[in-house]
Amino acid sequence: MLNKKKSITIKDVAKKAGVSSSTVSRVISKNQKISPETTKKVLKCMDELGYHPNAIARSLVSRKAGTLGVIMPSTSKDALLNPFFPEALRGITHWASKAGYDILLSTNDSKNEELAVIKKYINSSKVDGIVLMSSEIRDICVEYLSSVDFPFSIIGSPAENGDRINHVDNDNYMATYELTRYLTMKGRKNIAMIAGDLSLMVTKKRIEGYKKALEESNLIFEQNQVYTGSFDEKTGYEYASIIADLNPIPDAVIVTDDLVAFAAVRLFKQLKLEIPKDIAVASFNNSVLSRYSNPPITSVDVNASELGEEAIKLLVRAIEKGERGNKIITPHIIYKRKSTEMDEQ
Amino acid sequence: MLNKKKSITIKDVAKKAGVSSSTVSRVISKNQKISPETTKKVLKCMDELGYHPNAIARSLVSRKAGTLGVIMPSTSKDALLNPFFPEALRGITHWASKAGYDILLSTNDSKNEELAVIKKYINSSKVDGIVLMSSEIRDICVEYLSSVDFPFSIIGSPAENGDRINHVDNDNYMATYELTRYLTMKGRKNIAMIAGDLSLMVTKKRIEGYKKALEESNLIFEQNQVYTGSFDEKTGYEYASIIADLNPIPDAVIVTDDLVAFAAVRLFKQLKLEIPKDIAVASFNNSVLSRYSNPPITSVDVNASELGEEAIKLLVRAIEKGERGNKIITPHIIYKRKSTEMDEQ
DNA sequence: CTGAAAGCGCTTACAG
DNA sequence: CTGAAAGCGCTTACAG
Repeated sequence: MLNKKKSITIKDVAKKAGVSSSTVSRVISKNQKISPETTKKVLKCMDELGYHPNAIARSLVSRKAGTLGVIMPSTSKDALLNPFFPEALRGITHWASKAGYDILLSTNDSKNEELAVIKKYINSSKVDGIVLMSSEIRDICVEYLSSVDFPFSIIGSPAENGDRINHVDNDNYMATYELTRYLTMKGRKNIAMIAGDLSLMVTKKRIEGYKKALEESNLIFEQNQVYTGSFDEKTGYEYASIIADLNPIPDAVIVTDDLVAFAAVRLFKQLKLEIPKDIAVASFNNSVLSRYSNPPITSVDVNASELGEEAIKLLVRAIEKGERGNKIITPHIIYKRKSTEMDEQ
Repeated sequence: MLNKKKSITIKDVAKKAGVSSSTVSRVISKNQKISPETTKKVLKCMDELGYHPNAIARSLVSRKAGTLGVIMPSTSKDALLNPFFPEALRGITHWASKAGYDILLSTNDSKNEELAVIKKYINSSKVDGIVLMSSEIRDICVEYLSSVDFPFSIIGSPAENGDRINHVDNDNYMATYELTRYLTMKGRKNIAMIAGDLSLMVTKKRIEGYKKALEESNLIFEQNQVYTGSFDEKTGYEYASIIADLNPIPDAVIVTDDLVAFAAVRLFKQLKLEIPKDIAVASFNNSVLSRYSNPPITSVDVNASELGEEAIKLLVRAIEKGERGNKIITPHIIYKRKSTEMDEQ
């Protein structure tokens, strides 16, 4: 169709500076000795011509795309409610840019779509590595990437056999252990949990931490006090309703997502339950919802942007040094708020 | 460092199929007549060899990157609170993928950083076009892109002289007009507004619509009833406090952001103001906050994902057909909720 | 420190 | 319908 205007190339610069294009190339990549005078002259010509290296041509010969693929999860509708994904994305783009990479972003509606995108990215040589923003315990994308040994890192944890997988995660076991212990210390004895999708490692770990804490407090872990299954706004709300119908009603509930916790708080209040007096509520993600709830909700900040940054650091090492199996645990913070704290209010 | 394994190229396919690489190339691009037998044979060989075209090499010769740059605004910290950006991003990636483009995403901390990224993207030939997710009335990025006539589109509206600028936006004037009229119909006579950052076109348009509606209702537009200036969580909250301190207290307030509206509602309730009896509250974005507030807040849904989709459609036409100055207005929906509706509750 | 040459993996007139 | 050749804009041994 419309032809792009002819661009100024390394050749134009070379001609103007009276040197070879090899020399210009070496000035650009600055990884070889070029005399100061030549360098200066070439730089001047580049500037005068308004020359900029063509990244595409560079990629072709260097076999480096200079680009990292980021795969937003099939569940990314959550992104609309949950600051996790945008925040992680900020960490990702921020550090990628520092490391000299651009970010190719894809959002997807299913795991199969994710896999298709990953294959496309790899096969077309458009990316040097891939970040998975979420992974299931048995994840076809992880399996594929492992099988072709393409550099990747995941935010979250792989299954037990994932020794060679670069990943960054919170200590979800410990975070939930601490949160549960904190509630038992506050005298709670009947703690329910809305734990989310069992196909996710995070769910498994959080349940384990919860269980361990109960045991240490000599409380009984009851499987039917733990509500699992993929949930959205609606089903999460339903779980909360079920809990409110229990007899006896639990005196605390740990929720894996702020939004559901927020909904639960509203529900409990409608039923004239007092929070935290009758039932304490604690959750994860520390989003604006937890802060603005009435009462404000105790919540675990998972530090999504740091997770994003670290995922990129790992990925860059995987690409540039071939490292595999690196694991980083980022710290979490429990923000204690009135939904779990009785006070002189 | 570690050398990528030699990839299978068009040559390998050609050799195996006993044809020239030109022929293989034509089979790939399928824009020229190749005999069915040859096509079939080539396709078979590609499949057997596991061949995939190298997008980088293609880009180099076709001078098309196959990639669109998306510039997240300097204010993208809002993204963490506001579903607008993630939702728009979904629309963007979704449609870009349909149109055969990938998305290069950048998040930025300032307008200057945005401009630097834009220049980098263009100069390095990494993108074929650019979407600006927000623009100020006098925007250095818009000015630059216009001056070099690089294909771009913006979500939002350009200044009055932006005839040649592709953009997609809601009718913010009309939306606010309708919202204000709706409040006056409900008998509100003293309507304040927290309008946001005056450097944004959206702010200007919304104030105009608000003003027009007041005038049509024979109410007086008072400049000091309109609170402007860039605001975050905190300053928004402060504006709300100021409004609560007014004498007489306005009987309605229109807020340009759900989060602030949400905070305002809490504040008013603390001051024992009844909503909507004493003061009605209406806002924009229709986020989860507006739905979950108590009472739920009337809010204008701007349909961010459609804005994103349309921005890409415009951009693709700008790239492929050289079109400029296209303008699309996407519909908004006012969700009327209890924060403005007295009822038999 | 610098240059000539080959090549990265494709596409596209040109010629038949 | 198909092929040989040139070229997209770079980098990188190789040789000096």
